[in-house]
Amino acid sequence: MSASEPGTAATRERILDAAEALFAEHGLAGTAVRDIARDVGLTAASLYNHFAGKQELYEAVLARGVQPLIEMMQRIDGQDRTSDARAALIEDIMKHLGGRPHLPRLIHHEVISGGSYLAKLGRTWLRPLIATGIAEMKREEEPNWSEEEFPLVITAWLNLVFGHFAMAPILSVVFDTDPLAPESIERQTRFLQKLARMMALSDPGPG
Amino acid sequence: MSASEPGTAATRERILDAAEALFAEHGLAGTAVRDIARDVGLTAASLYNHFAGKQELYEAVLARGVQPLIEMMQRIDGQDRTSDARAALIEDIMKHLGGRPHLPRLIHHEVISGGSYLAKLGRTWLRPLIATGIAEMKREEEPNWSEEEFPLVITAWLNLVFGHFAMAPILSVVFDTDPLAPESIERQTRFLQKLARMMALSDPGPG
DNA sequence: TCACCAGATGAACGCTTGTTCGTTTACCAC
DNA sequence: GTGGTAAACGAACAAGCGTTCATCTGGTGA
Repeated sequence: MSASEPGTAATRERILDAAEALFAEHGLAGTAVRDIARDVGLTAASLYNHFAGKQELYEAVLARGVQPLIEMMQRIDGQDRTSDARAALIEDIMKHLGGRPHLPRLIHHEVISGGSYLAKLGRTWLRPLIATGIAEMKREEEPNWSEEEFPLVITAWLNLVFGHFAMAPILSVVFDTDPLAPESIERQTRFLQKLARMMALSDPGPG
Repeated sequence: MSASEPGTAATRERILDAAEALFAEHGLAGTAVRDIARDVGLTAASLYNHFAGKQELYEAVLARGVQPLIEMMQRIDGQDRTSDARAALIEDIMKHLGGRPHLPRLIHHEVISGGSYLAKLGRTWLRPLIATGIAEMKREEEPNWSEEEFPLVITAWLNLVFGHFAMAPILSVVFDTDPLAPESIERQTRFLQKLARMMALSDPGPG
């Protein structure tokens, strides 16, 4: 419909959108190609004009979702060091995931299931992401953490950020509020920023 | 085989074991009843002598896995307050999950997918678990956290502990070590205990 | 020895799955 | 108009799914 889009590219994107939502909720095995097609307003057969198969569609969804996170994390590399660069990074990532709440659940599904795409996901996405984080820690002074602990710290942050979104379905059952609502995300962002200050500056105490 | 077991009860337990492993890896939809049966050394039809159906088997697996966690968390309630009670709790939970590494992935699958059992899981398991954690924080002095932040702190701990096991498949790709190996679990345990000291005692700094 | 019964079995069921195929439609260059 | 091409379609396929059922088996108590 849009004159700027070739039409077929727009359809492809709409397929990716619907597939992302369904794959995130039900996983690869739990999602039927027919259901994706119905959400787009197509027939299952039509999807095969845009993707070679279910597996290829799944990997395309993952690749599209993960790409911005890689770029976002790499952007911190050559950046000028301001005192609250980390707070800004946390806010950026939380804002981005807030706009694409399916993404963390999608990645969690793939990670937990150990799918065929997992090795590539580890190499192209998580490894550089963690490497960037560790490099960032090395650049700054870290009074509380030894260098062997850096990977544990970065991994912990990964779990904290992604966990908020991945756990959202059950957390909205336990609490009354929806963790994906803007005010919840903002509250979580401020909480994580406070935690970051603690981990960077505090006195770990005896022991 | 064992004289102490009625035989049928032992078979039931073996079915639960095999189902737990497969459900944790592939989720509910991704696991075939025939595959569970094959791992036990039975035919699919035989499973129906022990469980009414796939859904009932799945819920039985979840209930059996979650029960020890509830009891473990409740044990802290009436306990005498020693200074390092929290460190001991962290160690207990990490040790328990280390012995049952399927459990976190199993729960993650159910949580992410928002399955039919999720509401019950939230009510019977997560809600009391979080309530116990919040009550524990209220009992002690928390110089760094306001009472509205208590739920965020407890949820963060949930993500830190469970995330370590749930993310294990991809972390073993990124790093060389296996996160489920005893030494990795012990390292993570010490890291979390250190983090707990920080969060309980440190100076959050300005801002 | 016999009847009994829980539990294992192979065969079959109805249904859904991913995918393919031949055809039709809609659009664009000439 | 006419030809060509990309994309949507209904129908169909084989394979796999959860589940049922009649039958067989092996052990237990009378």
